[in-house]
Amino acid sequence: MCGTYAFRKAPREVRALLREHWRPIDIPDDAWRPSYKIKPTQTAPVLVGHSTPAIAKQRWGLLPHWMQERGKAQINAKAETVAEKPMFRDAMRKSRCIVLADGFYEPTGQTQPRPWYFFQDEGESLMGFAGIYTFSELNTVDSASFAILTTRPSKDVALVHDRMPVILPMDDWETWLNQDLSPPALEQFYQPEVSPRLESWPVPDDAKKASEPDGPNCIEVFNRTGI
DNA sequence: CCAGACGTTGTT
DNA sequence: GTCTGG
DNA sequence: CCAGACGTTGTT
DNA sequence: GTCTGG
Repeated sequence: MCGTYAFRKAPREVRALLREHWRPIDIPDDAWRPSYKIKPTQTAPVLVGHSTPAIAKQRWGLLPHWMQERGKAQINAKAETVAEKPMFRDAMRKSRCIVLADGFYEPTGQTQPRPWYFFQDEGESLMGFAGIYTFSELNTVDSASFAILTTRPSKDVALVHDRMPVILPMDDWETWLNQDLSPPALEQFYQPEVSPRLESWPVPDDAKKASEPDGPNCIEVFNRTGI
């Protein structure tokens, strides 16, 4: 994935959705600000916790506690190898999270600049990416950082790009967060064939370039103008 | 042993 | 922290 | 594919 | 002759 996703739902709305479709989570109204473009190094809300899930704010770009160079933080981890890689395996075993989103961007083609497409769930429901996280001394305030797992593209995405985030249907969130399960038990989630149907449309050029990520140019993306 | 890597995706 | 390559 | 190894020990 | 690493 191209390193940008969207989470434009407000805490109040998410609280209601979770209560209705998953389980009730305590979320303050000011837990986060909706954003049309969440990019690496930014802080974003994720679901963590086994018996009592909760919202945590974490930095996008995972850094193990033993790695000192912030520049080596990783925003993605390949699902095919995440359980073995030294950088990821501890987090994969014991620190999984669900990255809340409602869509993601993917670049396409070879010609520069590469156009983007936006993908979202057909049902417009809450999207959950499979994530892992670590704590690091380099992160003082929000001490945890996370990475999003990637996998082969589903049919919908394959036309545009060769990788996509691992998307977990809400029914699987509990399983993903269950620390008692080991990585082999989770491989079922990496199959793009079980990914939800996604709809997509081109991102207007000025929305892609918008420096103010929550300004009117980005909002166009969600109104599907500029197609 | 011990130094060096440890990762993925993109080039707005 | 742990593994690999030299 | 093809060059190069083909072996073990070691730290304080 | 056969295996491995690049």
